[in-house]
Amino acid sequence: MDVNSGRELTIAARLAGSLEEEIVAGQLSPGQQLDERQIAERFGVSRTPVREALRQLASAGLVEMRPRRKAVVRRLDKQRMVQMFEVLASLESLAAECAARRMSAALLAALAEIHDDIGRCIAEGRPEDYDALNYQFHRIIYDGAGNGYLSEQVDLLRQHLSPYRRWLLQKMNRMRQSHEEHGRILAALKDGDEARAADEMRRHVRDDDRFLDFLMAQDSGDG
Amino acid sequence: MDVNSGRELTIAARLAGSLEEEIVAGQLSPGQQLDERQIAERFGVSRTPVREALRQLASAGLVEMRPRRKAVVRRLDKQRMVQMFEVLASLESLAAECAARRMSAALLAALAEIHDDIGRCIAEGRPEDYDALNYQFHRIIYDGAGNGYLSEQVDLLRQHLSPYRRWLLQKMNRMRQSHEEHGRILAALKDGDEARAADEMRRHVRDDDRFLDFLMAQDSGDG
DNA sequence: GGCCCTATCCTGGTATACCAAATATAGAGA
DNA sequence: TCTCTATATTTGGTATACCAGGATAGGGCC
Repeated sequence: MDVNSGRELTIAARLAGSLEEEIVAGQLSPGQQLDERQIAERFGVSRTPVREALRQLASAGLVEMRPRRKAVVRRLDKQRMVQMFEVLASLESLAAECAARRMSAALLAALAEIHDDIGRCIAEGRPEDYDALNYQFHRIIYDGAGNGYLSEQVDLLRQHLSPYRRWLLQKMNRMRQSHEEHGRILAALKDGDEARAADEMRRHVRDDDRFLDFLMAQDSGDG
Repeated sequence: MDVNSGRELTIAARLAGSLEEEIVAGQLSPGQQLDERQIAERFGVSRTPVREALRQLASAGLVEMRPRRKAVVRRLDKQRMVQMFEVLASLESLAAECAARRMSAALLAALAEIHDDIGRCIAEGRPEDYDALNYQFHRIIYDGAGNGYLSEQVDLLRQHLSPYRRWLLQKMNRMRQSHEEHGRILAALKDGDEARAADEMRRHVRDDDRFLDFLMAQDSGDG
């Protein structure tokens, strides 16, 4: 899940990760202008990887770049997060719908196995494994959807959301409920019921959405 | 719609456009490796803008870049196109659903006006205006959805699909049918019927999808 | 004769220098 | 004093040179 875990090779990628963290953490406030030379100096590198990193962040939607203008940090308000979750829900729902139609028996079995693993993980109190398993569960559904493009996009979106998700899941330990929802999705997939699979998945992802709404109400006035 | 029309400023952006065209046109075959120096020489520029362009194309999903590896042209088979349309349909459907819930009366009126414009455009036989108007119709719905992220993503996706769309719409002149479908979407939005709006929109976009299926059957064996 | 190891080349990643556009600033004119 | 303009400075875009990692080919070993 961690994009920049250890096996980093290029400075640009590492920079992108660092800057993303800073933006998400709010150390770089929205609207702030990012000077390439300044960043380069701060990290002790040249401007070249900084540019690549900024380009990457721009494609991730974290900064905005216009020709001949400084890159500016985008408004990372929680509303935008909710919007991203809304899109994620739609895409995951599509994946579930497609998977219900096209998923192979082997993949379905693998999915059931992951589902059981998650159950064990919860029962044995190993919440640190949850994230990875949860990702695998969804990942298998993307694969089963037989739509490579969708898989990529949803992967990308999840990647962009991952910092928030971790924060979110840490805060409200909803693993049990999530597991139940997984169970319902799995059942729908087994039945090959496209509509129900899509609906359950949408609901499942949107639950996180509702948490965000809750959090927004909690400490609003960020964005 | 034309991303690179006239007001080009940076070489990198122009390069990205040219390379995208070549890839779409098949002059750069899928799987082909793109040597940065060679491309730079071919276009008479340095490697720097080539790198930026390649990065751009990578984020557009047209090429694949791995560290220390040459960028390779992605398999741009028609199946992938279908997959992109599938995702587009899902996103547009979400937009319509949100729009039915949140769209302002003013935007709805604007939408109706565009719809009429398209009707006139068809009646008076000005198919060259169709693309722009059609885009506006959908664009207003994105705006009405009140989800900036969704709007950006769907915009991006449409941009990536635009070459195919033009080719597609030129080939099979389905403007009339499309206009009727627009009418149904508009009606659903006016009624504030989320589910129907989403469904009509999904169907509408997926119609293009079906054309692609047809085309694929016609001259398969590309990807 | 085939497989593995190594050396060389090739290519992408990075650093630095230069150029041009955009903005800030200061001065002159109204 | 305000505004318009011209200039200076800032800063992103581009070019070039250098470095390091991966690929391939050749030779040595089994």
